[in-house]
This record gives sequence, C-alpha cells and structure tokens, in this order.
Amino acid sequence: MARAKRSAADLEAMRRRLIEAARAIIAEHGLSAVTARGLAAKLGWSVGAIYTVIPSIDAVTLEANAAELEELCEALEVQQAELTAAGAAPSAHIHAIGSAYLNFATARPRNWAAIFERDAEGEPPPWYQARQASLFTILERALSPITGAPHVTRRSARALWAALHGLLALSLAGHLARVADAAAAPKVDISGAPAALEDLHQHAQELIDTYLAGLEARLAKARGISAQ
Amino acid sequence: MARAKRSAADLEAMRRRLIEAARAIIAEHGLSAVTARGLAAKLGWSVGAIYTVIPSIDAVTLEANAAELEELCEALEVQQAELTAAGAAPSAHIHAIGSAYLNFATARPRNWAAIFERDAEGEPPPWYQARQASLFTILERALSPITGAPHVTRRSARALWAALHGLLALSLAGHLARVADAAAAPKVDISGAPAALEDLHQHAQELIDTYLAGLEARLAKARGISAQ
DNA sequence: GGCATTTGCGAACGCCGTTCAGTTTTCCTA
DNA sequence: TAGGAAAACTGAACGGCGTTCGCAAATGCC
Repeated sequence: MARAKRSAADLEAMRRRLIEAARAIIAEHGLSAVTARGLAAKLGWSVGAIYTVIPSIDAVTLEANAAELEELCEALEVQQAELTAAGAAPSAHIHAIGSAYLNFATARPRNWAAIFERDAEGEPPPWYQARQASLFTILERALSPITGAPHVTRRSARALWAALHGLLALSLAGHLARVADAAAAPKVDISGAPAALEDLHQHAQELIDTYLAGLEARLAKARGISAQ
Repeated sequence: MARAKRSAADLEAMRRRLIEAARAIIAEHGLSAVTARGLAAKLGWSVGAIYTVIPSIDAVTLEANAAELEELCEALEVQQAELTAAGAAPSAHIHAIGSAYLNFATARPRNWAAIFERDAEGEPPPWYQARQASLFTILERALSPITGAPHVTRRSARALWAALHGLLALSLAGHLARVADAAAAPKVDISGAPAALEDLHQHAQELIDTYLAGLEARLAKARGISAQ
C-alpha cells in the first residue's frame, strides 16, 4: 500500500521551482551553467532530490525552453487579439509579431540562445513540438488574410518563421550583429548593444516587408493566370 | 638552443589529421562524440599528444566547422564561376547558391548541425568570422546585379542568408533523423514540416523566389519615387 | 510504540577536458 | 661513438559533469 507523503501538488510545485531555478541560471550564466549540483545548491536541495522530480537535466533545460516559448506565445496571443480588435491591417499583424518576437528574445538573450543550442540529435518530444506549433499557428492566422489558400498560408508561415529565426539565431550567436553593425555605422562597437538591437529590428522589418511584397506579387500573378 | 625534432610541416600534418578525425567522428556520431580520449583512440595517439597540436577540444571542433565552411565556399566559387561563364541570369545564380548550400548541408547533416550547435557564449575568432564573411561575399556578388547600391546588396545578402540558415537549421534540428533517411524512405509528413529533402529544396526555392520578387518590387518602387 | 514504507541524502561510478611529473627519444657535442 | 641536454611523449591525476543507489531518516497506520 502506497502511503502518500508528498502530494501530486507538492511534486508539481517542486517541479516549477526547479524549472524557474534553471531559467534564472540560464539568464545569468547561460545554458552550460545548468548543472545538477548547481541547481541543487541554488535550491538548497540534495543532488538526488532533483531526480525525484524530473528524469534528467536535459529534461530540465527542455522545460525551461518550453516555458520561454509559452511566455512568448501568450504575449503574442494578447497582442494579436488587441490588433484584431483595433482592426489593424494584416501586414501590421505580421510586423507586430516580428517586433514582439525580437523584443522578447533580445530581452532574454541567454534564455533564447539556449533554445537554439539544444543538441540536434534526437527529436524533441511531441508536447514540445506542439508548443512550437502553436507559435506557428499564430503566424499562420496573421498571414491567412494575405495568402488565402491554406497550403500557401502554411508554407509562407514556415518560410517567414524560418527567416526570422535565422536572423535572430545569427544575431544571438554574434555572427551577424558585429558585421552588420560595422557596416551600418563605422563606429567602434565594443558595447554598442543598442545600435545593434536597432539594426536587428530594422533588418527584420525590412525582411518582412520584402517577403510580403514578394508574396503579394506572386499571388497577384497566380490570380492573373487563373483568372484568364 | 632549440633542437627541432618535429618540423612545422609535421605539426601541420598532425593538425590536419586531428581535424579530419574530428570531422569523421562528427559525421558518424555527432558533435558531442568529439572527445579528447575518443580522438586519441581513433588516431592511436595519447591524450596529451592532442594538446601539443591544438590548445583545446573546442578549437578542434571550431576547425572542423571551418573546414566544412571552406569546402562549401570553394564549391560555390567554382559553381558561380561556371554560371558566370555561361551567362546565367542573376536569379539563377542565387537559386544555385541555395541549392548548393542545402545539398551540401544535407549531405553531411551532422557536420552541418555541428556548426549551429556551437556554444553561443563568446564570439568566434576573427579568422572564423572572416571565413563566414567570404560566404556572404559570394551571395553579395550574386545579388549585386539585382540590388545595385552596395548597402542594399549587403543587407539583402544577410537577410537572404539568414532566411536560408533558418530554414536549414529548423529542418536539421527538428527532423534530423527523418532527413537522414528521407532519401531512402520518403514518408508522408505529419505537421507540414519539410521532412523530405525534396520538400526542403522546394521550400528554399520558393523562399528565394518570393524574396527576390519582393526585392524587385521594392526597388522598382524606390526607383519610381526617385525618378519623378 | 512498532514498523512497513516512503523520502532524502550524498558518496560512488564512469564519463569529460586539461595538466604535468616522469619517461623515452632524439640529436649535438666531445 | 659515448654522453647528455633538450624536445617529445605518456598516462595517471584533478576537478567537474550526469546519474545511480545503498542506507539513514521521516512518516503514518496499526
């Protein structure tokens, strides 16, 4: 007979504390600083206690990433609902998504970089993929007034998402910001984070503009052909 | 007085052997399988011998990644020269770059994923950034007939590069296993993701088409304004 | 209070990157 | 050619990692 001393609710509370501790460590010192001993020290737990709550450290970082995704997702839902209520144009919806995504990611650069740093071996679990998919759905909803046909919507959303992802990933990895910054403003950029951020946003907005312009041109052409 | 027993050429040869071993291990088992002891075993060296040739394992993986970049760069240079000789259209140049990039990356999925997996903390050294920059330069050269002004060329090249990078990164990260055997056993995908290589290529070509169409539309509009 | 059972702990295991005292090999000199 | 100094090489050792597990402590029912 199992005598319950630690309720399911307690276990969930511990789980949340663990994940929040991981997010704090990532924010401060990056993904590689998330260790079993470090988490235990931060929480005042023993090392073994962690494993009564979650099966592995990798699962902790996965949950931390998922929490990041979820917060962005909620922020986007609210924002999109407001824009819809205000009767904003489709392109405004999409630009807003881009801005929010970049703001969110650059406000927590280490947490967001952690999402990209995950080991590529092995698929993420279905629930994690579903969480990513819900981000994707938001973009699809914003695009659908422009694209019309569902399969066009889906492919366009994927392409645009990937493009933004790439821009951000390169920027966070430090591969893009410095070169772009040096090109835009030939000043010394030792600590020019604000300038780089501005440039990143501008770059993203340009990319969205260009992609949408191309999309409309292609769709107009397709309509022209099917209309004759 | 220093008595040279191991010439600079010997040292370079050892270095190359080391890096090739690392690339082989990455190709077979992924970045995380590159370990000092593993490399030593594969090469028949002692563990310490590695450190007489290179300062850290991280430097080995960096060199392995750089070698990957360089091979792609060389392939692209040859390809672009051939297209130029054949008098191909600018858009053909760009589509060819996209195809070659994707082919290259999906032919060595683990090696290419390793490039994205590098720890985001700390910038790569200047010579590595320069190698990445030379990839950019190729794309810039291909874009310049379309874009005209240098700063437009530069920004467009970065945006397009980031977009392709994002598409590939998402594909490699979420669906590496499927990409690996998609050529052998193409299956129906479940979530609209480009699980199959062909679909990934098609997606990339669409993205390039759309981006170029948007670029031309935007440039035409800008010309119209400046011309009046 | 007795005691089965759950919970919690942290030393221990086998990895990792890196170092370095000790050994072997090499080559110049005498 | 013997001697010896210097370069080259080795692998055990160090601290840190994720994870496990025997054992001590705490718990709730009789």
